[in-house]
Amino acid sequence: MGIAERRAREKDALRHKILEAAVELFLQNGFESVTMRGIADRIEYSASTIYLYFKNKTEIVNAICVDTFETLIERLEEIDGRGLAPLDHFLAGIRCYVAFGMEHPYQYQLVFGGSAPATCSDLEESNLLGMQALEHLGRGIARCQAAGLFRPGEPFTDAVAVWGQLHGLTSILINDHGKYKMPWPSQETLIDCSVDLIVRGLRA
Amino acid sequence: MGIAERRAREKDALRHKILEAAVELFLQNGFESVTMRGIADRIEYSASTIYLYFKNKTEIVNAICVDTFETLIERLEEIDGRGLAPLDHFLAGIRCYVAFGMEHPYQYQLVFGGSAPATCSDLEESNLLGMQALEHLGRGIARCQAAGLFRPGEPFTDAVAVWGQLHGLTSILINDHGKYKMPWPSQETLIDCSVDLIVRGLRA
Amino acid sequence: MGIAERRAREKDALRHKILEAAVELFLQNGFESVTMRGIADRIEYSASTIYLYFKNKTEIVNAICVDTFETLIERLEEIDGRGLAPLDHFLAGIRCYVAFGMEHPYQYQLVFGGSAPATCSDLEESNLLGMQALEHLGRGIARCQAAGLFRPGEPFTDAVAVWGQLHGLTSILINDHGKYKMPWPSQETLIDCSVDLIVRGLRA
Amino acid sequence: MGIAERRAREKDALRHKILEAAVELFLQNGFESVTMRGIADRIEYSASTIYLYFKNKTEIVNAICVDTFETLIERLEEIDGRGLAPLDHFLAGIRCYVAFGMEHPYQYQLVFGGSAPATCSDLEESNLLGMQALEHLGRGIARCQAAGLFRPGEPFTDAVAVWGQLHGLTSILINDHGKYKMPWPSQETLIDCSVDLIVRGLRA
DNA sequence: GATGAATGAGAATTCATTCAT
DNA sequence: GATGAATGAATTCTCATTCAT
Repeated sequence: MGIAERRAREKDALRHKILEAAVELFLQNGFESVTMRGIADRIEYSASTIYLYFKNKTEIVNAICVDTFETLIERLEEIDGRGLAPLDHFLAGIRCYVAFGMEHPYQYQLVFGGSAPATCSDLEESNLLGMQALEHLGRGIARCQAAGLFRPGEPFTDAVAVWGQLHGLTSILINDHGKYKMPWPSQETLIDCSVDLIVRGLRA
Repeated sequence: MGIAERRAREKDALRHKILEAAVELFLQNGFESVTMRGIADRIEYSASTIYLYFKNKTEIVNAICVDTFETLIERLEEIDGRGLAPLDHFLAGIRCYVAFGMEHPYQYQLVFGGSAPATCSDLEESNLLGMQALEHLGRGIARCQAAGLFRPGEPFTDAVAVWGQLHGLTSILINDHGKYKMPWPSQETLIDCSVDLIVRGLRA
Repeated sequence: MGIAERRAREKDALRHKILEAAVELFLQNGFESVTMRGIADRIEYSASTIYLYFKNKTEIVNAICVDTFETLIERLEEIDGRGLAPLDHFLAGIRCYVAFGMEHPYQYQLVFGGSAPATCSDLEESNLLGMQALEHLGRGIARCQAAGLFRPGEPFTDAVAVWGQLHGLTSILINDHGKYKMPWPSQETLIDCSVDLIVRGLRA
Repeated sequence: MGIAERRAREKDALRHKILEAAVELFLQNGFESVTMRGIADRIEYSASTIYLYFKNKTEIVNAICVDTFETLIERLEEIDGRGLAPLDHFLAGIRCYVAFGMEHPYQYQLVFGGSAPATCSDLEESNLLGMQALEHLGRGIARCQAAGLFRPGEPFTDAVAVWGQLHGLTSILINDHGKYKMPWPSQETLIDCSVDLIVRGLRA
C-alpha cells in the first residue's frame, strides 16, 4: 500500500513537472517553442515518456489550462466564503482576477488571448471554466446593484464589459509594455487607477 | 525615367500583394497557417520570389503590423483635424480604436495580444506606433481634464488604464466568446456599455 | 507434482492466449496492427509479460505459423488414415489445403505470400512444415499415377505445379477481389472449377 | 526550349530513380523497409526532395504499381496485335503474364499478394489495371472455346481459375522456395509443367 | 510471475531558406 | 526579376524492448 501510494505520488509529480515545464517554455519563447522534445529536455526525461502521461500535445495544453482555471474558481469561491460586504466582495473579486492573470500569464493568454493555434484548440473545457469566473463577476455586480451601490442595468452585460476591462489590464501587465521606454506607470499605480475607474464607472 | 517609375510602382504593388496575402492567411486559419509557400500560392508567384521583397518571414510579419498601425495613426490624426469638442474628440478616438481592432484583429493580436511567436518578434517598431496611439489618447484625456470634464489626475496613467479597457474590449470582440453558448451581449450593446463605463469612470 | 503440472498448464494457456490475440489482430487490421502493446491489451496483461513467454515479436510470428501448419499436417495425416481410394484421397487433400488457407489466411500469406517483413522472417521452420504438406501432395499424385489415373511424370514436379495452382486459388479467395465490382464467380464456383481444372490437367 | 525540355527530362529521371529505389528496397528487405529516408539514402538525395515528386508514401506505392501494370497491359496488347492462332495467342498471354510477375515481383505482390498495409492501399487504380489483364485472359479463353479447342463453359470463371493458377505459379517462382533445400524443379521445368497442366485442364 | 516506467531509434511530414539558372 | 530544385532542421508520434521492483 505504501508502495502503491508512493508510486502514485511520483507519477503525479512527474505529470506536474511536465505541465510546469510546458508553462515555462511558453513564457520564455512563446507558444511555438512548446514542443514535446523541448519539454522532455527541460525535465530531463525522454520525449516518449511524456506520451505515458499525456496522449497528445493538445492534452498537455488542455491540462494546463483546466488545472489553472480550477484554481481561479477555487479562489473566487474562497472569497465568496469570506462574508464580505457587496462592494468589498466585488473589489476582492476583480483584484483576485487580475492577480490570477499575472500569476498565470501563459494559461491566461492561451485561453483568453487567442494565441492558441487551431491545432491545439480543445480548449472548450477551460473556456467554460473561464465563463464560470465571468458569472461570478455578474453575481457580484448584481449584489452591488441590489444594494443601491451600482447604477441599475443588465448585470451580465456589465460583467462582460468589466471583464473586458480586467482582461485588458491583465494583458498590459503581462506584456509589460514598460519595456518600450515610455514613462510607464508602475504596476500598482496602474492597477489602482484601473480599479478606481471601473468602480466609478459602475457607481450609482 | 518613365520606365524606372513603372518598375518601381510594379515592385511596390507586388510587395503589397504579398502583405495582403499574408494577412488573408492570418485571418483564415490563424498564425500557424502563414507559410511562405502559402503566401506564394495565394499570389501565384514562387516562394523564392518573396525573398526578393522581404528578407525574412519576420520581416513580413513586421511590415504587416507597421503598415496597419500607420493606418491607425492616420485615422486618429484625421479625427484630430475635425476640430471636435474635447469630449466628442475623446469619444471619437476610442471608438476609432475599437473599430480598428475589429477590422484588423490579427495585426492587433500580433502586436498587442502577445500571440507573436519568438521567432517573429521584431515587433518593436510596430509597438512604437502603438505607443503613439496611446499618446494620442493621453492628449485627449488631458484636454478633457483641462476643460473640467474629467476628474484631475496624471493623464498618461489614465490613458494607459483606458487603453487597457479598450484593449480588453477589443479582445473580447475579436475572439467572440459568444460561441460558448452564453446569453452574450451583442457587439453593439457591449461597445456602448463599455464606452459608457469608461466615460463615467473618468468624469469629474 | 500436481502443483507443478497446474503451473505448466497455466503457462501454456497464456502462451496460447498470446498467439490467439496476435492472430486476431492480424485478421482485423493486417500485419501492421500486430504490436506488442496491442496483443497485451487484448489479453489484458502487460506488454512486458509477453516477453516472459516469447523472446521476440519474431518468435511470436514464428510460433503462430508453426502452430498453424502443424494443424495442416495433422489434418492431411487424418485424411491419410481414412483409407480412401487414390483419386478421392488426392481430392480430399487439395480441398483440405484450400480450406486451410481460407481458414488461416494470414498465417498462409505470412509463410507463402511473401508478406512477412524482413524483421520477422525467421520463418524457415514453418516453411519446412509447408514443405511437408507439399510432399504429401507428391505422394498422393504418385499413387494416382501408379493406379493409372494420372498421366505419368515426375510426381514432385507435378506436386509443385499443383501446389502453385492451389496457392493461387487460395490467394484469390483470401483477397476476395470480388470487391472490385466485377461479375466475380462465387467462392464455391471458383473452387469447383479450379479443382476440376487441376484434375483434368493431371488425368491420364 | 531546349532548356525546358532537358529540365523536364531530368525531373522525370529523378521521379523514376525514386520509384526504382523504392522497388529495390522492397525486394531487399520487404515492404516495411520502404521508408522515405531509405529511398532518399539510396538515391543520395534528401528525404524532403522526395516530397517534391510525390505527395505521399502512398503515392509512391501507387505510382509503382500503376506504372508497372500499364506495361503489362501494353505487352498483352502487343501480343493481341501479332495475329496469332487462338491457342498460340492464349499460350503467349499466360507466359507473358508469368514472365511479367517474375520481372516485377514487388509490384506484383503489392497489388495481388495482399502485402500492402492498410495505410497504403489506394491501390484501387492499379488493381483495376490488373483486372484488365484478367479480362484479356477471359477473351483468349473464349476464342479457344469458340474454336472448339477448349471445353465449353463460362469463360470468365475459367479465366479467374487460370489466373489463380498463374498467380500461384508466379508466387512460387518469385519466392524461390528452392532455398529450402528441396530437390526443387528448375524454373523452366516448373513453368512448362504448369502451362501444360493448365492447357490440358482446359482442353476439350 | 507480473508489471509500470522509461527509453532510443526511427517513422512521415512540413517549412523556411538558398542558389544556380 | 523570377523561379524550380534542393535541403537541413524540426515536429509529432509509435513501438519494441529493458529493467527495477
